[in-house]
Formats: sequence, structure tokens, C-alpha cells
Amino acid sequence: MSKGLKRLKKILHNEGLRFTSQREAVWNEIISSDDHREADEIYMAIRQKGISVSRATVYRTIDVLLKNNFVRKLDLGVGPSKFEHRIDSHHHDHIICIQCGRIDEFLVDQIEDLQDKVAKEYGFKLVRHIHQLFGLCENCQ
Amino acid sequence: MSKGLKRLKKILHNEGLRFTSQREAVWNEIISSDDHREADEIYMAIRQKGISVSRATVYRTIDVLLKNNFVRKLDLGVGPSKFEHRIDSHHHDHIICIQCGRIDEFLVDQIEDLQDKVAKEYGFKLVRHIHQLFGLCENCQ
DNA sequence: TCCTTATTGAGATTGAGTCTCAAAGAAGTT
DNA sequence: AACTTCTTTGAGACTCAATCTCAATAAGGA
Ligand SMILES: [Zn+2]
Ligand SMILES: [Zn+2]
Ligand SMILES: [Zn+2]
Ligand SMILES: [Zn+2]
Repeated sequence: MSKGLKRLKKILHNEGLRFTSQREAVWNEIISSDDHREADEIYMAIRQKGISVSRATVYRTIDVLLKNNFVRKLDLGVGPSKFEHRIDSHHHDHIICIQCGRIDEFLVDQIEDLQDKVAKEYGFKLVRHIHQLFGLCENCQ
Repeated sequence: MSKGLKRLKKILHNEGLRFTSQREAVWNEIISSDDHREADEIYMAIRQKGISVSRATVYRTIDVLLKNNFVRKLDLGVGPSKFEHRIDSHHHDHIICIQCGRIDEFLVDQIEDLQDKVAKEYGFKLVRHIHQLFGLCENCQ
């Protein structure tokens, strides 16, 4: 059993939640890919494998994973939200092609630092941030 | 008549669109405040003034204003989108309190430059970006 | 095995935003 | 002004992601 799965089980247990086959299926599906996928894609992928699960349960399980930082939610402002696992993955932001939907990831320490500086200036205690660059990728220009 | 309104009329005319009392009302309401308001707030504010307009028309007019850069859309990832006018306003990004909803505006040239650099690195032609910092403001900490 | 209580699934519901289409009205023409 | 054309409007239906309901199921401890 993976380290992440062990940690999930522990968290569920500590919160009085149960480790069900559906939650396991959602977990497996989400960590199996580094893509940015919407809930319905994850739902369909699980069913494709012959495992029975409902949309509601997929959404609910993603919520549990979100709350415990196993998963990150990506709201692109159009269409359903996308999700990506955060196992062994450092923080990053996204650059998105508005034509074909391609999503790349970037990280600029200098930008991260400047964000902290802005928050400090405004007296905010920073919790999270969204930084998305939209444009046309090489292929779509 | 304001310079902005004159420009709007010209654009409408050039596109074969018509300058109606409803569009004028939405225009007036939007430029009358520097707040970040949702469509429904704008709709209610207009009706409050005794002017009759429908929600559909408010949304449609905002779309026209959006397409012509009179207005900017703010998607905070939760709840309805917010809108702000762009008359005499330079580009800025937002820092939002997740407790009370307060929205402040910031602009860091260095960040803007770094974004261009990222886009260039990835071969993207940048069109727009979203940069939102979420946290707790002074009052809410 | 039994018991308690969380979880599940089917389908209803929500809510922001869009669409439909007949009636109204803007703007150009005579 | 009257006429004509074509856009716009409004009421309500509709969309669609996401959430909720609640009876049936099942996890997990004793
Ligand atoms: Zn592309
Ligand atoms: Zn990512
Ligand atoms: Zn606050
Ligand atoms: Zn603003």
C-alpha cells in the first residue's frame, strides 16, 4: 500500500470517516494520472474499469481529498472545474491555451515572493492564490 | 455626454447594434461605482431607480461591454462572477479576503514582466491573466 | 455476529447564466 | 410623419455543474 493511501486511511480514521471501496477507487483514479481532469472524466474513467460508483460519490470524495490537500482544484472560469493530485508535486501555477485547452505548469520563485510582499503590504494573511496565464500555445497561434 | 458613452455609441453603431434605454441604464449603473459587483446587484440597483430592465438584458449588455473592454469580469471561483468598469482604470489584480469578501487591487510591474517572460518561455502568445491572492484581511485575522 | 453510524446512489434540486420567440422599438428612408 | 427593416427586449423555459435528500447499504468496532 502506498504511503499516500496509508496517510489517507489514517486521516479518515481520525475523522471518524470510513475507508470504502468507492473512496479507494476515486483515490486510485486520481493518483493514476498527472492530468488536470474534471470530475466527470474521473467518474467515467472509474466506470470504464467496471467499478460502480456514482457522480455524487466522486464529488464527495474529491471534497474529502481537497480538504486534506491530496488534491488541488483548478477553476478556469469556463466549464467545470478540473482537479489534479498533489502527491509528490511541488506548488505550481498554470498557463492555459484558450484555443486547444492545453495546460502547462510553471513556477517562478520571484513571483511567489512578490505575492507575499503584496499580502504583507495590504495587511493580509495569505492563504492561497490563483495565478493563471491565458493565451495561445505554439500550435494554435 | 461622457467621452466613454460617446465611444460606446460609436461602437454600437459600427457593429450595427442599437443604443437602447436599457443599455444606457446598464452603462450608467456600471460606471457609477468602482465596486466589484455581481450581475444581479447591478440589475437590482437599476430597478431600485425605477428603471425597468430584465436580468437577461443586464447579462447581454454586460457581454457587449465586456467584448469592448469597457468592463472586466472577475471570477472568484465561488459564487457569481463580479464586474468592474474599466473607465480611466489601469490594469490591476486582486487580493481578496476569504472571510468578509473585501477586495483590494494591486499592481506590481515586476510580476507583470515575469508573466511575459513565462509566456515566452513556454511559447505562448499571452492574451490575459488571472492573478488573485486569497487570505484574511487585517480585520478578519 | 451484532450494532451503530457513516456512506452510497438515484434522482430531485439549486443557481448562475443562456436561450427562445413573439412583441416592442431603434434608426434609416421616403 | 409614416413606413420598413431588423435589432432588442422580457418572461419564462432551459442548461449544466454541483449539491442535496433519504432510504438502503455497508464499514468497523465490540
Ligand atoms: Zn493550443
Ligand atoms: Zn497543475
Ligand atoms: Zn476581511
Ligand atoms: Zn478591480
